[in-house]
Amino acid sequence: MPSWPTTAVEAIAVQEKLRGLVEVVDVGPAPRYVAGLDVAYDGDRLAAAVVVLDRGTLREVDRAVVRGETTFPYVPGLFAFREVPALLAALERLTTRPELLVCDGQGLAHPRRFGLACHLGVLTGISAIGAAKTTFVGTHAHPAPERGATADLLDGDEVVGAAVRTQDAVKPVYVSVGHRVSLPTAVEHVLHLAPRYRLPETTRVADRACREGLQGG
DNA sequence: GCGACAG
DNA sequence: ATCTTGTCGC
Repeated sequence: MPSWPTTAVEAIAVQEKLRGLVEVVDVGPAPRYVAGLDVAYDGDRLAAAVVVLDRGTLREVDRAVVRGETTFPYVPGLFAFREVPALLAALERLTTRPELLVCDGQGLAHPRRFGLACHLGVLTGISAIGAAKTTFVGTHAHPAPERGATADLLDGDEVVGAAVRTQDAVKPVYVSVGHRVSLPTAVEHVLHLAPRYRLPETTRVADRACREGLQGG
């Protein structure tokens, strides 16, 4: 974590500097190992978890949970600075190297087009996508009620992501490009990873893992 | 100026 | 994120 920003001004400067490194096209073959990342909090204590699932079976093959303390407050637009340090530490402790990071938050659907998924992708060089429960920037038409339906997430006239219906009649999940993946591919991944519930299995398993890590460990 | 604002 | 039980519905 060399020269990690401390202030909002510094953090924004980092985003402006790294945003140009984001790659919005598909790179590499279809991933086999996909990771889910999430962080849970209890005051200033936190637990970050990265779980790795086999994309074919959706079975967990590896996981790493690290505990620590917050070093940056939650500021809309600077969310990554709060979670990235702990998530990178967890990623380093994995035995299996994931080929896709499914992040709990936005990728390009961010005010400066550099959300958590872009940040983690650029720093690790691993393909990444954002799968958020709510929008941050952008508006969209209502996708059809059937699973698989999508609607462009538009910020002005720019498509920054997609509202994806992962199950019939459930609220959409907001998908956006993080790094080295195209938007259509990102949407395919999320649909594949959510065969039964609204959220991708990667997110569900990671959410449980970090909550457990907050208590036990 | 005022409200909204990923997790 | 987190505070928080039961309850309505498929």
